Amino acid sequence: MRRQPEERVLLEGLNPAQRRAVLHGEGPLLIVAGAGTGKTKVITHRIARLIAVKAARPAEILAVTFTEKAANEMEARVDVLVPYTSSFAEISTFNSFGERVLRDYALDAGYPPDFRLLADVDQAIFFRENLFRLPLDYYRPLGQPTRHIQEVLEAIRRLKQEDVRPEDYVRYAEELGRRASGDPEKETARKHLEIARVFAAYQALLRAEGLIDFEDQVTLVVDLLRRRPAVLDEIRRRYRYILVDEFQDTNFVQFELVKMLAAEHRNLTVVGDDDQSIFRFRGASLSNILGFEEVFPEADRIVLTRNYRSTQPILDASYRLIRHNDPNQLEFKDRVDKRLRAAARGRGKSIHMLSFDTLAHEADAVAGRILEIRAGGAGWRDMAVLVRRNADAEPYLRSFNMKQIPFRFSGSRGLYQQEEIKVLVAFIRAVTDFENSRDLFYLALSEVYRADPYDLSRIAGYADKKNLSLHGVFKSIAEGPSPVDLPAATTETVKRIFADILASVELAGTKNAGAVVYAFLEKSGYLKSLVGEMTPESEVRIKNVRLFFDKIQGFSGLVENDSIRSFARYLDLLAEVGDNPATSEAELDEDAVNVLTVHKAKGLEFGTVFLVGLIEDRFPGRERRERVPVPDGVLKESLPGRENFLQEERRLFYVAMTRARRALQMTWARDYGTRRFKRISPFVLEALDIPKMPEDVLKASVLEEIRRYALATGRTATPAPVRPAGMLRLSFVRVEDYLVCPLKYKFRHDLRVPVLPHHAIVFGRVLHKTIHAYLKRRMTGRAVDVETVIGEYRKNWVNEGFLSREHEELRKAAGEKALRLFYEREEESGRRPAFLERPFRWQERGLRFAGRFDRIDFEAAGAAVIDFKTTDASSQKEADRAAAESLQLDVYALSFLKTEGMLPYETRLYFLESGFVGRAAKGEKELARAGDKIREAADGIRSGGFKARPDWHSCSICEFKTICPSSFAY
DNA sequence: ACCGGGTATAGTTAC
DNA sequence: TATACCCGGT
Repeated sequence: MRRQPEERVLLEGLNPAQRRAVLHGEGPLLIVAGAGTGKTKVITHRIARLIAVKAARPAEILAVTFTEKAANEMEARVDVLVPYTSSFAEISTFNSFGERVLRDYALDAGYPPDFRLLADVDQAIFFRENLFRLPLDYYRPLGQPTRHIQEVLEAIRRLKQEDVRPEDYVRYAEELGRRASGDPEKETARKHLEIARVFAAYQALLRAEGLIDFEDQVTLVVDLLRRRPAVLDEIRRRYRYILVDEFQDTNFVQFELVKMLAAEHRNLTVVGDDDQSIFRFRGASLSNILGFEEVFPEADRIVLTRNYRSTQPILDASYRLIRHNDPNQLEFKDRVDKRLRAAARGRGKSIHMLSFDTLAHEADAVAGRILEIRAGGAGWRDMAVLVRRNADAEPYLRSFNMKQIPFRFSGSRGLYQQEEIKVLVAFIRAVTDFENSRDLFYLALSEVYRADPYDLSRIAGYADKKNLSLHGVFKSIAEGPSPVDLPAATTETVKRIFADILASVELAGTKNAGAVVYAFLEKSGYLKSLVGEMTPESEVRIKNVRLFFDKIQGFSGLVENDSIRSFARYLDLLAEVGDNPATSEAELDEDAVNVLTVHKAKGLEFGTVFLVGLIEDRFPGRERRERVPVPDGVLKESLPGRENFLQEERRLFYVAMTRARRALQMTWARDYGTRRFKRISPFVLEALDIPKMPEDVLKASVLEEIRRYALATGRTATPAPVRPAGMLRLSFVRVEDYLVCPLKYKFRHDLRVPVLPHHAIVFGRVLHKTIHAYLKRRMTGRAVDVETVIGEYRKNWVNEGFLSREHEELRKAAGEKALRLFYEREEESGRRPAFLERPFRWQERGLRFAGRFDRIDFEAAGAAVIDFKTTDASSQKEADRAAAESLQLDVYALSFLKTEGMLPYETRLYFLESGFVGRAAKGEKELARAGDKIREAADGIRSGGFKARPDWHSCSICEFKTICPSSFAY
């Protein structure tokens, strides 16, 4: 018979433990497979053998993996082993398996059979679109309604992964509310109840629209099987053998599913390594593998320890490291010996630890070592640089560039920051919204049209003065005669831009978004110029454009109206929910050094691995607590506590080390350009068993330092400002903008790049206006009743920039409430303002400073300078702190002194919505601070230093982020 | 041991 | 802005 030889063939080349795993018959089996021990080989051979000995027909085998990639690889390898068959084992990911079941039994699950999947970013957009239909309150502040979307979704995701239903959570939160004593507890209970109800409402909305999200692909199946015993029975009988790969990465609800499927025949094989569990942030539940033998007490256990990848010293060091995770390891808990044994003997020293003085030196040294290893005959692709975070890679990439080392960096975001994409986005906005002058401005300045910056800012200035849109002025110029005196070349450029926009608008009448964007690429000549360059860089840029078109295509498939106007709105939503897909990667088969995060490196191996940036604060990284905490009380397992964060980081380090075959180079430096010196990662000390940080570091020679300076390539400086000589005019806003970022100052005050109205600013203006009108009348002694104030407020209302009708109504009502509160207090106080909107102005050494005090009161103790705020403060303490730290109040106090000849005895911030009044006295210290800041801004502006000062936070809230070449954010 | 002020830094990612 | 750390004070 053919059966026997086949089985023998399948066992060839397997070590005894592997062989036992493959030969295991019925019943549960836990295979603990350390790094590089031939895990995939065991699974595939086991599947093939089950088929070969006719223990099961192929279709009766279900193998589950995590990634599409892993599933494909496994399938291919099984196909090699079982070449002749007409039925196939089901090898798929948890999600695609769930999706399949759900499609087959959609009606039983209460969904239409053609339900649609909301993939990642579309889920957030769905939530955003329904923001005002969901019972949100605390998590939807009216000043920034979208602020908490991601965290709320994150909480919902986690709840689903932990098999918590909305009803359970609502019940829990209500109980919590009943038991709460004291305000903090009540507050907590209220927040939980809000999340619970939002969760329920979100789920109901999804169902009503026939939509599911990623988590639903599993949770809905679990629900279905619980509610329909007949369906459960049918599926149970369909799969007689179940195998789960990367078991340590499964989440709670996935294991629930597996348990249900295997409950009767118990032919369940799980393969994993608790020491390589590094995906807790996406729900992985380590207790699944640690507790497997409690759920399946009769399970056999096989431990694979023969390692076919690394040298023994590398394995020993990794082992030394990971033992620090006791007692949360199988090894400790169940006395499993997982010490890995190298199958091959390595030669030479395989672990190096290198300490440097500076980060730049470290990066250069890594590049240098790579060149040496290359010279020794190694291929580029056999080397890898592993980083903890994508952002850490930059210095190394720069060194590679300088030394001309080919590399492949697979970052995972940043498409929208690419120049070529920003141009397209600006074009789409300029075509779909003629009021959007900011993007038209950017488009004109971009490499597509290269309009003269000086002329352009004059045009923008003219538009600003005449209260016209930039588009309107472009139109006048194009149709002639130009209202602004311009050189012929600039006039031509403006004409060209205007003609391109007109053509696109016309095309948009009949064609969809993709067609319009493509026509622009062609007509403007931009595509041609990109293609014409024929450099590796331009190739990547073209690929990025291609990725953007994929985005357009995905959008077209999602909606009925795929016009460019509709796409422009979709783009806004994408930006709002923080979508930022990966940029294009170089070809996979390219011979280049790999630069990647440790997470991405899981499952891969390289001859030489550089583990870089090994400093405290980075590896281990910092723990970030959950923004919306899921309470232990609703969970069916207890989530690991604080110390587990460090353990997961240690496992990550373990994964990183065990990627290396022959050589592992661990590097760090003391000086990362921050104020304080860095310390070496404690993991390095644990792995190498060194008691304390090495004192000696390799120092770069002075000559090298100088050379590096010379070679340093910063961002291209913006062109020198065109500034008429004479008096420099400043205001508080100008000073503040300059100090936040000089380039922002330049955009707003120098180039006068126009911006769109923002609802928070619109709202603030209306409230200010109403209050001033009311106070003005009070000041003159006339009585005003509250309804008159409110009537005025409604009359003043401006509908601009709001997210939706509901948002506008809610904000309007909140403003009304604030006004009533303010009115009441004001009438009660009996005080009358001495001045309202009082302008001030002072000069000093070529500087003219001007502004306006919202309100000044004269009280017994002296003058109080008051500013009204429509942002909110949550407590008296916070309000006082804001007043004390307010640079604006410092500047006002200084200005008051200069113009009135005395110090105000107090400065105040009136937070209108909550009614808190922050108070602060300003003295020498504050005045000096104000003076310094004004001087700093003035000096900077005079010297023409408009170099961007990008930082994470200010970029994310900057109106120019979408057009700024230096922005960190999108 | 706990506090408050000053300071440094800003997450990993697949289905 | 939000957070957590360090450090010095009590």
